[in-house]
Amino acid sequence: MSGTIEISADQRKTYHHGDLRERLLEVVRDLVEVHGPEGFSVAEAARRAGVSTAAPYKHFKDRTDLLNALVSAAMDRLAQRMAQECAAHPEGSVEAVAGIGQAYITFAKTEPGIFRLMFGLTEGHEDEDLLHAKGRLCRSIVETACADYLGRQVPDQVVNLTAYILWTSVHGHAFLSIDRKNKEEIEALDDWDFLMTVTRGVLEAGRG
Amino acid sequence: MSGTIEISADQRKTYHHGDLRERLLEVVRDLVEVHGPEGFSVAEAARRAGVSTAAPYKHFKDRTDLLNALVSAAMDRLAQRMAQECAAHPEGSVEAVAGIGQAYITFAKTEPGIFRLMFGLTEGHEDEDLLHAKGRLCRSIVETACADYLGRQVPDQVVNLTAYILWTSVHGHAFLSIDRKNKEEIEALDDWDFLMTVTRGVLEAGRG
DNA sequence: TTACATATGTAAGAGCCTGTAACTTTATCA
DNA sequence: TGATAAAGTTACAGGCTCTTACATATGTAA
Repeated sequence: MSGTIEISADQRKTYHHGDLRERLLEVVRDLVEVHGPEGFSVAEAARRAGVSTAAPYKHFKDRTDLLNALVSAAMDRLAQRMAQECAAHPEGSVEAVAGIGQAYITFAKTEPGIFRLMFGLTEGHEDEDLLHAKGRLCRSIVETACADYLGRQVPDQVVNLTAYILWTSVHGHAFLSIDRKNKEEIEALDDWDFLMTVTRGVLEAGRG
Repeated sequence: MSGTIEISADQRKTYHHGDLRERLLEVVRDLVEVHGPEGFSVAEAARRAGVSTAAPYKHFKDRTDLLNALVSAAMDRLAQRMAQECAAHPEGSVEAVAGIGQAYITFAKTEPGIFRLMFGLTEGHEDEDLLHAKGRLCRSIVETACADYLGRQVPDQVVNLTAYILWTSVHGHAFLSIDRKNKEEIEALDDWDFLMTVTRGVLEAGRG
């Protein structure tokens, strides 16, 4: 990602960068993955984008605002992948539900820095409502797939609980995997096996 | 916790603090809970402990070293509570297993800042082995309880998978709860109900 | 085309933080 | 008692966040 060579301020032909906002988001995305969620700095991002350290503040209120924008975009990306992966399997199948989890886990493993950010951001709650809205979007994808499997006559409450239990397990597995807190388990455990086992079990119980 | 009034450097009777290392850990524990895992500073902790901002570096190599010590102690605390709560129920019962999860979730909700730290620390991997060892301790508690329920003739592999699935779900629920990413669900869902439902289901499947 | 408002850069700096160096005070132990 | 180590202190280098004042483009309306 973003293999472009940066043009520093004095080499740049135009006074204005042209697309600094988007460029900063790209750069920060890289930085977060390389140096961890808290290991990046606005100043470093500015340097890599070839602008002064004050320039980012023309586009983002503060550091947190920048991270919020990053997280917001990531949420959209995640929701899109979940929907895609779900649609890749027959409607109402166990695989369709497990596929959503697979997208979630793949996302976490591919972009652990941002994933951590998405679910660990405690400061700057101003955009919390927006993020909750995006979280709801993710959840609705799971709930729909569960409802497709369980059948429409099953009460919403059961569908929602089923979806939530699946979410907790997938979320937990994702986090434990990137934290490598599950060292021993992970070596012997394939993600898809794990997902199918859990999904089948929980869906069965939901139909109970 | 730690309601003592701090004595600043010039008011202090003795040149030496006496118990700075422990005092810093207490203070940082408070700070982490109040300002979030990344919202604390070594300098602020030193000020609250009534010493100069350089003093902490006589006891901890750097900021990360301090946090590692905090996390290490927290891991011990968590393991202790898990074992306690497990022992409060009949050996081999579903409640004994669910109790472990309850301790985990209660810990997360009571000390969300440290909990986040425990499972989100990416920097300073030097103590990673130590932390893994403590993680293993926690895991063994769950595995033992699962084995007690499932019976000793069940293969280790099944016991471990069962324990791991339970862990993912409890871990996921804990995180989603403190992140309040599960806004709607949490309002309608009692932790113990959740735990018993999940535990019963997963243990049944494991016995299946 | 010109003129003004607005957007987007830069430079400089205040204030906070981390971590180090050199010095001081206290405790310990031979 | 006197040497040494442990645990404080002050001072400071260098980095970061964010603000202020200023500079330069861009768009729009007369």
